[in-house]
Amino acid sequence: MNLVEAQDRFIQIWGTVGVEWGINKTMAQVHGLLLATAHPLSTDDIMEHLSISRGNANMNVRELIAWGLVYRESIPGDRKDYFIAEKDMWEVAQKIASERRKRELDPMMKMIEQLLELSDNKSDRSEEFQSFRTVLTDIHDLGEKSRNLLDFVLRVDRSAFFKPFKALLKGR
Amino acid sequence: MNLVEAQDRFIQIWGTVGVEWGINKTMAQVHGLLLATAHPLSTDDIMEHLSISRGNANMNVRELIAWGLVYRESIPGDRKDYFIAEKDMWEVAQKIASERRKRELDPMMKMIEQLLELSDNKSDRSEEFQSFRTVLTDIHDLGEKSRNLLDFVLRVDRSAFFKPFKALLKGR
DNA sequence: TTATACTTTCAATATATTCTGAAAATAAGA
DNA sequence: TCTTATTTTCAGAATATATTGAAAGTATAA
Repeated sequence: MNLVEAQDRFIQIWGTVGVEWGINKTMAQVHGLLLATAHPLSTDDIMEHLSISRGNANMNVRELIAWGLVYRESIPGDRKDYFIAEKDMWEVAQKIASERRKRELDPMMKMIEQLLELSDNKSDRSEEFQSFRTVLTDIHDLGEKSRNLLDFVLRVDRSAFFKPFKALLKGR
Repeated sequence: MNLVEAQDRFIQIWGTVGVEWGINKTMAQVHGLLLATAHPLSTDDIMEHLSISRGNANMNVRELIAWGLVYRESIPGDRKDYFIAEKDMWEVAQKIASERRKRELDPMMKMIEQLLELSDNKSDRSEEFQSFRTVLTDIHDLGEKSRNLLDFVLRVDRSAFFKPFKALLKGR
C-alpha cells in the first residue's frame, strides 16, 4: 500500500471516528487530511482532495482552528493561506478533552447545580421527590469526579503519559 | 419549584446533554424521564409525557434497554410492559463508558492497527511517509493509554470512586 | 486607487436523521 | 380456538443538518 492509498484510508477512518464522537464527518475528514499530510495545504488542495466546495472547506478549517487543532500558515510570496495540523497527538487529545469539558461538561454541571438549588423543597418529603434528588446529587458528584480525573490527566505531561501506566499514576 | 417542574427541567437538560454527546435527543429525554421517576412507566406514560408517537417511544426505550440503562418490568395482572431506569449513576457511567469503548474506541484501534500493518512500506523513506507513520503510531499509543485508564477507572468500585480523589488513585 | 487574488458569508438546495401512525406480529386471556 | 390487548415494524412525512456556489467582503501589490 503506497502513501496516498494509506492516507486516503486514514481520512476515511478518521471521518467515521469523528461521526461516532458527534463531530461533523467533513470536519473530521479535513482534520484527517491535514494530520496525514506533513506539509501545509491550501483551501484549494483541501477542496480538491475531499471533493467539497469552497464554503464547506473554509467553514470546517476555521472550526478546526477554533478548536486549536489546525494552524493557519502563510508562505512568503504567496497570497493564499495554508493550513497545517497539530501533529503532537498528546496535544491534540488535551485540546479536544479540554474543549469538550468547557463546551459540554461545565454547562451541564452548572444546570444541574441550579436545578439542585431550585428544587430544594424542604416541605416535600415524598419518596418520589427523594429519589429524584438522589439522582441529581449523584449525577453532580459523578461529574465532579470526572472533572477531577480529567484535570489530573491533563496536568500530566506528555512524556509521563507515554510511560508505563503504573508510573503515570504514581508520577502525579 | 415543585417536583413536576423540576423533573421537566431535568428532562430538558438531559436531552441537551445527550445531543452534545452524540445521542438522539428523544432517547436522552426518555432516559431523563425514567431517571427522574422513581416508579416504572408504561409506553403510554412516556408517549404522553414527552408528546411522542408510539413507534418513537418503543424504539428509544428498546435502545436504552440495549445499552443496559433501562429495565423492562411487568406488573402482575397487567398486560402492559413497564420500564424503570438504572438509578445507580456509577453503574450508569460504567455502562455508557464500556458500551462506547466497545462501539467506538475498539473498532478504531483495530482499523488503525490494520492500517499500520498495510502501510509498513520499508522502501519508502520519504519525510512525508515518516510523518504519517508517526501520527498513526501516536494515535495508536494514545488509544492504548486511554483504554488502560478506562480499564483502571472501571475496575474501581463505586465506594472507592466516591471517596476523595487521592484515595481513588492509591486504592487500586 | 484600482485591479486582482483570495476569504468569508449565507440563501437556496441537498442530504441525513428522526418521527409518525397504521398495519403486521405477538402474547394473553376467555 | 378466537378475541383482544399490546408491542414491533417500517414506508412515508417531517425535521434537522450539511453543502453548494455565487455574491460580498477583505487584503495585497502595482
